[in-house]
Amino acid sequence: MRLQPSAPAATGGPAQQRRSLEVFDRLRRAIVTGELRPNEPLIEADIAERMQVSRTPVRESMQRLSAAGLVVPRKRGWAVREFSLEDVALNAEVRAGLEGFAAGLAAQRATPDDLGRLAAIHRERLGLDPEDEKARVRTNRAFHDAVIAAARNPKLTDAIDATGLFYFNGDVVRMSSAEQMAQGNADHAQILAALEAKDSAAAETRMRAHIERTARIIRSR
Amino acid sequence: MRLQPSAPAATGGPAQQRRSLEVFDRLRRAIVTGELRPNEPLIEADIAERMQVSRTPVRESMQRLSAAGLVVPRKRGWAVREFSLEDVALNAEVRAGLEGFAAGLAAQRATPDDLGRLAAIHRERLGLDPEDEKARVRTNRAFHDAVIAAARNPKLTDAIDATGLFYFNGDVVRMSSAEQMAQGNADHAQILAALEAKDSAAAETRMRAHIERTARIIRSR
DNA sequence: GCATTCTTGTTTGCATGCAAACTCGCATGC
DNA sequence: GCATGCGAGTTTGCATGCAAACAAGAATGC
Repeated sequence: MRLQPSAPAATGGPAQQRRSLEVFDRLRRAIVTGELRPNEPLIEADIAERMQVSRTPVRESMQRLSAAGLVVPRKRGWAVREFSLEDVALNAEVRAGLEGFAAGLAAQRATPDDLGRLAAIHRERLGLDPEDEKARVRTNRAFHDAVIAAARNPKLTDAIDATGLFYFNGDVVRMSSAEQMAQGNADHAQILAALEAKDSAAAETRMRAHIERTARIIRSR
Repeated sequence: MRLQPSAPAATGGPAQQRRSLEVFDRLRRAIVTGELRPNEPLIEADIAERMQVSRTPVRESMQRLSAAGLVVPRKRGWAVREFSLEDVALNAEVRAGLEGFAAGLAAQRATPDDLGRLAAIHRERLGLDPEDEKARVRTNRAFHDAVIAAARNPKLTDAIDATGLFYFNGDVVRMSSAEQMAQGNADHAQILAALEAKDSAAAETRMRAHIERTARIIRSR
C-alpha cells in the first residue's frame, strides 16, 4: 500500500506528527500482516505503553485507521476489522473494474518510456526463479503499478490504493502454482501487447479478466 | 456524500465520539460548501472555540479530514485542500470508470424491485419543473445511487463515495441549461433500458458516456 | 436457584497543561 | 539598502488529568 499523501518527507521533514504517524504505520502493518488478529480489541493505554507514547497519538492514529477501514468502532473503543473471504472477493471485483479502466486509459496515454519500463519488468518476470516468491510478488506489483501510473490520473491511483489489498488479516493471496504463474505471465504479455498497440478496449478487457481470474482463485480456496 | 461507516447510529447510539464526529461533519460541510475557502489555514484553538469544544476533538477530526483528502498538512497545522478544475475533471474520469462498471454489474444483478425503483425515479424526473434545481439534483443523485446499489458491491459503493463530488470548494457543477437536462434524461432512459435488457456492456458504455459528458461540461467552463 | 441491584475497577472521551517549533517584526551590522 | 540575527508571540504536538460510561462480579431479594 502506498503511503497516505500526508506522510511527511522521508528526511528533513518538519517532524510533524512524528509519533502519531508512526503509531498509525505500525498498527497498520500489524493489522495487515495479521499480527493483530481480527476482532482483537485495541486498548489505548496498552498500545501507548508498548509504543512508548501517550494515549494522544494512539487515539489520533485510530481515526486514520478507521477512515482507512482497518479498525471498526465497538461499543467501547476500537477493534481490528475482520476481512472475510467475501470482503476480499468484493475488493477484487472493484479492483478489476478500476485497474481495467486504468489499463484502458494507459493504452491511450502511455509514453514510449512507460512502455519500455513495462516491457523491462515483464522480461525480468519471465526470467524469474519460480521459487522466488518475493521477487514474484514484487515484480507483479511493479507491473500493475506501472500500468496504473501510465493512466496518468492520480485520483485513479488513489482510488485503487484505497481498495487495498489482496490479503485478509495477514494471509497474502498468492498465485501459488507454477501454472498460475505461467497464466499470469501470459495475461501480462497480452496486456502489454494491447498497450503497445494502443488498443484501449483490449487492454481494459484483458486487465479486467486478469484480475477476475485472481478473484476466482481466491474464492475457490 | 454518504457518511463514514463509523458514524454512530442516529439515535440512542453509544454517544461514542459525539463531539469528534460532529466537528468532523461540520468542517466537512464547511469545506465542500466553500464556507471555508481553499488554502485557508485551520487554527485548532479557533475552531475549538467556535464549536465550543476543546482542541482534542478538533485534532481528531483533522485526522479524518486528512484521510478523506479534504485538508492537507502544512508546515504548521492544516489547511483546506484546494480543488482545482483539473482535480474535478480527474475525479469525474474516475467516476465514469467506476459508475460505468457499477452499471455493468447492475445489469447482471438488479432485481425487479431495483428496476421498479429506478423506473419510478426516472418517471419522477421526467415530470419535474425544470426550474426546480433542488429536485433535479436530488433525483439525479437518487438515480445514480440506485444504479450503484443494484451493483450489490458495498466496496464499490465505498470507492465511488470516496472519489467525492462534483463540486470544488463550494461551486456545485450543475447541468444548468434545459437542453443539458434533456440530454441527461435521455442518457438515463438509455441506461435504464440497458439495465432492463440485462445488457451489461451497453449499461456500462452508456453510464460511462453519460458521466464523461458531465466531465466535458466541467472542463469547458 | 434465578433474577436483580449494587459495587468496584477498567477504559474511554474530552479538557487542559506545557515545552518545543515555528513566524514575523525589529534591530543591528555591513 | 539589504541581509542576518534576535526575541516576543503564536500555535502546534504530545502528555496528563478527570469525570462519565461501561463491564463484571458480589450481594441481595424473591
